[in-house]
Amino acid sequence: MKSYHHGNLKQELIDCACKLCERDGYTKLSIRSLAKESGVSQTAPYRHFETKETLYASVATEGFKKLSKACHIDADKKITKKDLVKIGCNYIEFGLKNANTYDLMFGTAVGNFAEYPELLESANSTYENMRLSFSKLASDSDEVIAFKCITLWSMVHGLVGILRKVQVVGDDFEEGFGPISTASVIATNLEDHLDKVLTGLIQN
Amino acid sequence: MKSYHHGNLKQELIDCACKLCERDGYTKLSIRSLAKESGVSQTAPYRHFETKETLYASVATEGFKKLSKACHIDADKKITKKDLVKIGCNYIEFGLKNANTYDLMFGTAVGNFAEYPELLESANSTYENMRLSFSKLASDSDEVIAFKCITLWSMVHGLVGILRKVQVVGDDFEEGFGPISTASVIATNLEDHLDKVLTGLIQN
DNA sequence: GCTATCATGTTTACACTGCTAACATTAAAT
DNA sequence: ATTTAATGTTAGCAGTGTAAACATGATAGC
Repeated sequence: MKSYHHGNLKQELIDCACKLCERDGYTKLSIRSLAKESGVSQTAPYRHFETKETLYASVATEGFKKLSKACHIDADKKITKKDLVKIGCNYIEFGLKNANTYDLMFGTAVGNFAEYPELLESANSTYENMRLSFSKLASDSDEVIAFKCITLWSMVHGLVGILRKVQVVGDDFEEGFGPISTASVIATNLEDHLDKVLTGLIQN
Repeated sequence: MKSYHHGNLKQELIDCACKLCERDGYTKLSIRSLAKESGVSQTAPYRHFETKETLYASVATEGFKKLSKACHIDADKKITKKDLVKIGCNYIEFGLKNANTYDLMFGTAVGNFAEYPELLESANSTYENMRLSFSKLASDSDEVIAFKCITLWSMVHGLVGILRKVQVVGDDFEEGFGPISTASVIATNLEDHLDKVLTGLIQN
């Protein structure tokens, strides 16, 4: 028999939302379907999420936690350029393998991160991780470190976006534009590529 | 007196959609409100756009045409690294000044470009423009040119995305994450920055 | 000029959405 | 034990994308 109170609804909704969001994209996610999935009335989720955007923010928060983990480097050992390349590769892999969640994290679905403290915290933490790695690579000023950090982030963020839009040639798949083999860019050149860009950036 | 047939509905809908999309973001755009705006019945737009995605595709097509124009370099004169930096800066300026349209062009609102020939054509044309510029910079193989092209595109695309999310410090505005002054990155360093990255990329 | 055709418009309707207000139940605090 | 606050339900509003059936009028062939 089912009790009137669910007991763990908020977490279940978040988990379910993460799953559905990644499977179908956040636009296909509805509060009502989510409620139905959890065997609860249409409006029950509103006891835990003020608006749909609040739910989005929760999913995005989970996303940043996962991204942060994927890009984490053991803090003790010395950081090398190779480590940063690895971070970049891991970032891109995350973005491509969790494309729908990534959209939610970096799109406009959640307007202002500052309105969602947990989201802001998890996003900042991801940034702080990368910043720390750069700070352990060379003794630069805070501005230079931030600059390098934004540059690497932009590079990998851009690659995630473009690689998803670029047309695949010599494959069943055809979508987007630009007659280049995504496979060849990713598999063959990605690491070299990041290395090259980073070399130009940190010049040593 | 108003005639039964509008006469120029399709173009008017597209123009109106472009305007509203850029003003409020494509998620706020509804076919019904668009129809009302043009003084026509709710379902009239369906005579010109099979689905809402088809309308999105039209708006995105216009966007790519504008982006292509913004990144165009006179084909006759010799291309230098400086020209490519300029292209990159213009690209970023477009992305930041037309942020909502840019979302539509590079987000997931339009799933498969191949389903919309005009969109595919305009996107490919934008790519082809940039490719041509690179081909006039050095005599590289097609693969190398494509590789460089994707790299620059990724870089500027990434910057558009990240600069929009990064938190502005020392300003009224606060949104996103990362304690860095967007203003300083953009205004002070953007050109230098692109130059540095391009130097690492084309190594000459 | 007359008529058939077809592009383009309207009306109506359905299923779905986010969200609010009023009410019900039960866990937790006094 | 009683009050209170958290968490659930029901009913309903306004808005959405889209399909089906029908209306109008521009145009092409006779």
